[in-house]
Amino acid sequence: MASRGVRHDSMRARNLAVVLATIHRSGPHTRAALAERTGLTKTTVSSLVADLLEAGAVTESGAVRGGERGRPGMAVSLSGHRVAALGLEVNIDYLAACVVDLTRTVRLRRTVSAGNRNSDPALILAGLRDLVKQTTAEAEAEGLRVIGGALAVPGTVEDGVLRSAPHLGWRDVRVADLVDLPFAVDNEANLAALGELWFGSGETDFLYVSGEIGIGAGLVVGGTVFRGTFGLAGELGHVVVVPDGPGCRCGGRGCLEVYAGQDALLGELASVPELTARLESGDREALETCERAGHALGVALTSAVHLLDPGRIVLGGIFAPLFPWLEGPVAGALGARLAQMRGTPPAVVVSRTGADAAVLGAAGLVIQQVIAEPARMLGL
Amino acid sequence: MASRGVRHDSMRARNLAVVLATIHRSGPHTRAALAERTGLTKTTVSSLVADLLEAGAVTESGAVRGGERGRPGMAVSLSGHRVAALGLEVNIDYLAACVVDLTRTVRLRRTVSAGNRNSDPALILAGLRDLVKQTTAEAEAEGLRVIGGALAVPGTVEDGVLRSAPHLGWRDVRVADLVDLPFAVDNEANLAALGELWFGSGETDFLYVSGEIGIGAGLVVGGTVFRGTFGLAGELGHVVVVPDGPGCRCGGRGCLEVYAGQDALLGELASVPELTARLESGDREALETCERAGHALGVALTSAVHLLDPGRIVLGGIFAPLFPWLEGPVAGALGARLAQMRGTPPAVVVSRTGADAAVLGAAGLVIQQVIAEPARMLGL
DNA sequence: TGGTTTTAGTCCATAATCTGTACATAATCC
DNA sequence: GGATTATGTACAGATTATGGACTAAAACCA
Repeated sequence: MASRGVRHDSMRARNLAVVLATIHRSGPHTRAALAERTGLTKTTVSSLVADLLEAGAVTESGAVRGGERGRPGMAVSLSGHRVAALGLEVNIDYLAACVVDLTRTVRLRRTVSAGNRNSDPALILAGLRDLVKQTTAEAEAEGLRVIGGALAVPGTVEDGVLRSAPHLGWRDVRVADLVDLPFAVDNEANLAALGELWFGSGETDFLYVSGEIGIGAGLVVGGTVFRGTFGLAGELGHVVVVPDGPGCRCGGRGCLEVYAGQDALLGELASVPELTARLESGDREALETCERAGHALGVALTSAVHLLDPGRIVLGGIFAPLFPWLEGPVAGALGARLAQMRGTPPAVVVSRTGADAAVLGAAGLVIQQVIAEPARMLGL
Repeated sequence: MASRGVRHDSMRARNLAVVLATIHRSGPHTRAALAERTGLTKTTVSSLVADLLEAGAVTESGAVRGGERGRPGMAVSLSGHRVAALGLEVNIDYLAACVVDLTRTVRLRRTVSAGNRNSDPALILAGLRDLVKQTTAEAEAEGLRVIGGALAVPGTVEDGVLRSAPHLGWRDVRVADLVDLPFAVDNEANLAALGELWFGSGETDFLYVSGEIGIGAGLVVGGTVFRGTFGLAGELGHVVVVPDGPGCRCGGRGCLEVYAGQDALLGELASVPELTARLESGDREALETCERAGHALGVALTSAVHLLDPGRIVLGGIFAPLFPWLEGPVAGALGARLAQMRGTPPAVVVSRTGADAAVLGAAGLVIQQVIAEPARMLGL
């Protein structure tokens, strides 16, 4: 809400963000080019860049000639050597951490296997805190300053409190003050969507569908995650596919999860690789299960497209390895139901980020904050 | 996108908006109270208020004593006497216009019956232009300056172009330059949602469900309408209720509209009042139809709640008079399917704005712009 | 009644930040 | 080597907010 008045320092904060965002979006620029792009004067840009240089957000990366004549400019680009963000993830069977610098280069990556199903939150969080200490120490040894972190959890989050993570068996766990860094917590699907935004195909408008034990989705519109009123938006797994279908653990009937959740897909199989192996060998039952799941996913996504209006649909998590078998039924269902109202329905594509999407997205969230508010995040 | 740098005038523009929004949200304030609320100094507030007074956005509305002692302050409140907004609506069987002042008082209201089904856009737009001329002339005779307008249409809109309005039989009609005023066009459901926001219960988070021949929905989160990537979000009418149900005019099967659209509800009856009369007299068939429609609506809304996470659900349009018969089945379906995941599902309430929601919301959109950007809209 | 206290609103010198012009710098062109 | 062109900095000027002093108008108190 428009509530507090702004002073001179807000103007400068905004302009720092504008300059940094321009470099971030469109690559290295000379000060002169930045002045042109932003509409600010060369004088102002010089002064802003000086601040960003000092804060370690950008570096001068060599001379460039714009036209054929004239003095060459000095390119200013994002610095990968000073500022970094910490991404974290708690999931059913592992803890993960990563450190990413401002250039979106993954500098460090750690995973610890752990049986977190129905575990004691305090214990797991202690393990996570150790992982953080270890990871930040390593990052600092490389000269990086970790200026913030974010944590992805497989459950619903409100104001830094994990409300409910059914598969972990956690309820109302306060995780925001895990470490003494600026710190955020968010749903695994939302952060995986950010992962796709920052480390994926470069699109800024899509619905990321995260197939795990549950099915979540994160909507990105114009590079921003849509969270709904209470941060609970995107629960694709419980969209109704068949109103009087089989009961779901959520208390409803015929939810998507019943048809396309990991348990439904695997049946008696132990793992996704086992399923893909069967699919590759042409196993009839496996193919039919996938066909059925794909069709249900297509029906649920039809509702999602009508309600959310996504730019495209990105299938991630366990749907990524199964994409070759899901693509047909999903696109088929969407095409049949959307063609007349939308011309071409949204494209259905596979995620490039793989299983890392959520941790990477957590780090991406922090980087996004730095780009959006460099003055606050870097203490300028 | 953060793209253009900001100068001193942006700072002032922002502070004008902050002051105006504070008065708008929380009623009349003295300059001193505004300074306290906004964090600006009394000096700055005085200067900003002087500009807003001159532009006709606010008036001094009498002395007020804050505490018990001290000089009484002069209350500054929104002015209803100078600036006004024009709301317009094209619908199947009428054209409507209204003029609303900054205090949200409806100053003028005109409706013209017309058979617009499968009509010639140029003809209808000419009629609308006449209505605009007449209405603005009347408003100006009352001393009001109409500073902008917006038009609600029963169809999809992209960048000021009406892409498709199936019930009017219109496709790709350019309406943004209907008159020489700052002018916006938007979907009927989105603007009806704004109508509920500005002239309804005062809630800032809800999903407005607009029952008409088609069924649309407008999601408001934190006082802002969510439009999706292409402005097509909220198409509740084609959310899938039964995947292999009866065919819908959209090409899909088992869409909500098939079960709860106006045609499905009325059957062979001629009008909604006729239906309510039958319902009141306990007509078995009518009651069953309503029960069925309510249940389908509840199923579709379950999916909508999971995906959009609305604060509450407001039933409007033809669902408003039918609310007594719909409430039970809708709330029942939502309760059964959402209780376990959400504790209490969103409340289902009836709209107070009635059939006027969309025109009023169109005017509300303009007022929203004035509050958000007084400098631009009022030429400060 | 008149002085004191308290709160509202204005005046004016000061500070922060951006703009615009002038200028130093560094390259190519001829 | 001088002309031309483009980059980046320096400095005066413009805009807008701040902060303390000041005026205004009320209640409180003796």
